[in-house]
Amino acid sequence: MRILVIEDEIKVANFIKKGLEEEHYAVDTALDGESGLYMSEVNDYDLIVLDLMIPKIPGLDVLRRIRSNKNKVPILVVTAKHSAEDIVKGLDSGCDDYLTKPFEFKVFLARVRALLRRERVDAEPILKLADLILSPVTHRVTRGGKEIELTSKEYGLLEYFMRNPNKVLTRTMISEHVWDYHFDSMTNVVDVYVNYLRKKIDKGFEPKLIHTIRGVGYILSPDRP
Amino acid sequence: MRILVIEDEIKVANFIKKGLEEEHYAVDTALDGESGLYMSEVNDYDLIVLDLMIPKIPGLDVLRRIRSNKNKVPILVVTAKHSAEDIVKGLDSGCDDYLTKPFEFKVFLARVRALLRRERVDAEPILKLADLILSPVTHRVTRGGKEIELTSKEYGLLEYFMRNPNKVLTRTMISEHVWDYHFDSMTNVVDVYVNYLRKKIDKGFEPKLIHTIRGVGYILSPDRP
DNA sequence: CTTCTATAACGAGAATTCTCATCTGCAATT
DNA sequence: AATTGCAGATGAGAATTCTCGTTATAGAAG
Repeated sequence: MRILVIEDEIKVANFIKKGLEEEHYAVDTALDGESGLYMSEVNDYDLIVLDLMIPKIPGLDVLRRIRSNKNKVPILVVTAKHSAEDIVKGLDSGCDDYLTKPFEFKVFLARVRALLRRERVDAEPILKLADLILSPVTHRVTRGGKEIELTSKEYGLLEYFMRNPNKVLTRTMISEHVWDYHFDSMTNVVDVYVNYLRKKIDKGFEPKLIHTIRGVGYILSPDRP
Repeated sequence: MRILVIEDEIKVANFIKKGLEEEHYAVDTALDGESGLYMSEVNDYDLIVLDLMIPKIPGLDVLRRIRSNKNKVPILVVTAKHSAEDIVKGLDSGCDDYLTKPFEFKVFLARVRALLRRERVDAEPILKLADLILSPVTHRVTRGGKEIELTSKEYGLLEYFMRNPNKVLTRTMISEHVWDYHFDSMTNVVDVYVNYLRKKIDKGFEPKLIHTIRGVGYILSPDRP
């Protein structure tokens, strides 16, 4: 597995390189955006680790230009910036995961492994419906610009809805996707979670997005009577 | 998708056939073990639904004989028998899932879909280590013949251990397999669950099976100082 | 052998997930 | 329009999962 690390702080770059090499990855480093971009073009990497704060070409531009080359290599963004704005821009520009510095090396390694293993998600990294926005990478959700906190099951349910908008989803379909297959449909957990979700994403907002189709299931749609 | 239903009660057989056909499966029915076995040999099914209480050749024998033909078709056993013994025998004989009658049709359908989708598990359906036995299909665990109740995370952790016996597993390996990849290893959940598991499968039993490898992780092994 | 330090075990309580019983309201029928 | 039966909504509480702070212990160093 070949990995490119684009990072200007030499200490950090070497630390990452050394750590990855101990795990038997072949690692190249680039100390600025220009050389990083160049290396990404001439070599075929399995993963690129990209710092956003780098000289010559800013990280986000490197990201965009790698993607505009139709290069689908997984990119793990590493950034000291905590602001949601930068992260969202990163996601919009096509990074696959991100980590804010400082990070524990084992957390970093876990993400690297995950990205190398993960089947490429060619879909756009942001899902939108009306003013509801969901980012599958960060599991972050906003409606009308307001951040909405969801638990992990609630998130899973919403993501499934967002991936199938304007389509009626039966309880069976939902339970098979959001829960696992041994799921026992005797209970009404799905209803309960739809209820939880409604309280968080529809209550206090217009239009309502989750609608009940009596006798069939539920639908996520902005234009419904 | 072609499905064979081996079931002697004509009413039940027709009910299942009709229901599956509504879902666009092609369904054949056999009313006894002999014809069922014969049909399984001459045709190539994607799934077999097998009642255990059938005339001519008992269900369990049909199951064993299908398997002894090296036929790996998924088999969903349907049985009125509630006794653990029959179910365990069924699993030992190579069925992939089972349902006890009476069942809700939608539950049945969910299982059918799951089996048709599932990648074939060629491994033996029972995992053993010393007197600890785990059945991945039913998620049932016993030690020294005594049934042990595990929650789903505890079960997941134990299954991972049982699939990798006598091998040191790091916390990272565990968290990536038992939890999902966005898992944040800042916390000690893994330790906590190992602790829960020890209380259930080691406390009051000898030898101890879960051992700590200081600085590395944990190992499941019957012979350790 | 004793002390020290890093690592693991554990307890307690918070948050999430799930179950179940009851309530509400739609829509079919009279 | 009123009745009724049933699907869905909801509240309450149980079970599970997770977090975090404290205590215990192994192994290294003195």
